[in-house]
Amino acid sequence: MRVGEETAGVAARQRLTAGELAIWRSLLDTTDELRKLLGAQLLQESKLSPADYQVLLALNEADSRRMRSSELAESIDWERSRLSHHLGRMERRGLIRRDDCATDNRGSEVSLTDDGARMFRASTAPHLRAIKQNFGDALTPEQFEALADILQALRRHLHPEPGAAPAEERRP
Amino acid sequence: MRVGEETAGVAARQRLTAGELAIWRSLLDTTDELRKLLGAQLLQESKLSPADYQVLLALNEADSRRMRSSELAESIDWERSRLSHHLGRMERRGLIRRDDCATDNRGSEVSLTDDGARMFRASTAPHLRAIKQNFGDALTPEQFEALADILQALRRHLHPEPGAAPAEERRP
DNA sequence: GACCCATCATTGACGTGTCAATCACGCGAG
DNA sequence: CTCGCGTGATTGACACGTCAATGATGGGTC
Repeated sequence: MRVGEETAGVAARQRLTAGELAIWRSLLDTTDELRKLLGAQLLQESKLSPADYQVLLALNEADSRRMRSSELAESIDWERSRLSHHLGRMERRGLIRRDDCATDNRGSEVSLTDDGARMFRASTAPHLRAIKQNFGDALTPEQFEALADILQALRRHLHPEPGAAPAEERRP
Repeated sequence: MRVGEETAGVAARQRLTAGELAIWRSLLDTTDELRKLLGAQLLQESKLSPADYQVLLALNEADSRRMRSSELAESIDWERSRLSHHLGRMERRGLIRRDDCATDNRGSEVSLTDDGARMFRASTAPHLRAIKQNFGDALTPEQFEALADILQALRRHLHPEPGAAPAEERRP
């Protein structure tokens, strides 16, 4: 099953293996399919898009159920303009409300409406059930452990910690 | 580290574990970040979006470098209308061309322009290098093996094979 | 040949995301 | 006080994806 076996010694490990590429593509495809499936189920059961859900989740967990817009954007790692557009759409649907901020006249405070809170509450149980059915039930405990390990390695590779020793990634 | 330990015996394994949920979210976040990073690098180096790349890749691998539109859509698993819109944009940029099909007057045949072929060729090496740097270099061979195994399990769970025994998923 | 219907491909409407520009306000320096 | 600049948030233009509707052709049936 080996592909692209190297001949050069030092030149080894320079190129992406065919197997690695296949795993990469499979990772993209599979996670995308899961994302779409769960998003579609959420939408069907709750009339909420995954983006709506993320916003409502953050708001619901906020103290007093209200947040500054920028705070909210940071908490879910969205660009401000994206959040602004999306809040506009959610406001039209009556899920959230935006009021002027009392302590900073530039700011706006986002809060859940009763409808939004109700819809969010109604959506969580089915959504968690769907995640369990389509993801949780697919893997063994050992596979979960391995996956957590892999994801940690990927994240560490993307965001190398300043304190940690970069191991074999020094520049000579 | 156990969370939500069950008390009911049979009711166990009904709900999603907090750990499983965390891994799920991490999977979404991490793959999304990788997707965006590699997409941005591709765009910067080659002026091609990931979608452009997918189309050009399929066309480039086709016999005679031309394909029927519907064939192309199936080969990359896109909806037809999505492909139609995207081909329109790619045609405007001079990457591909659409001609009437000789054997079926309904159809259209998509082919690479010289520019499109050139841009695709120029993009592959940097793109593969980026995948290697951001993904390939992050994991050990054991982790790749484990990941391939996990992805296969997920895919099998999503598309159960008719022939295979569903194991513990029978309905009594 | 006329008819019916499936298929090929496109289109329009709309929701969504990104980028760059804009506007309003806060706030410190002079 | 006012000038200047950084920040909070919004907006507009555009790329992208989905869904439903459309137009055009193929191909079988009577």
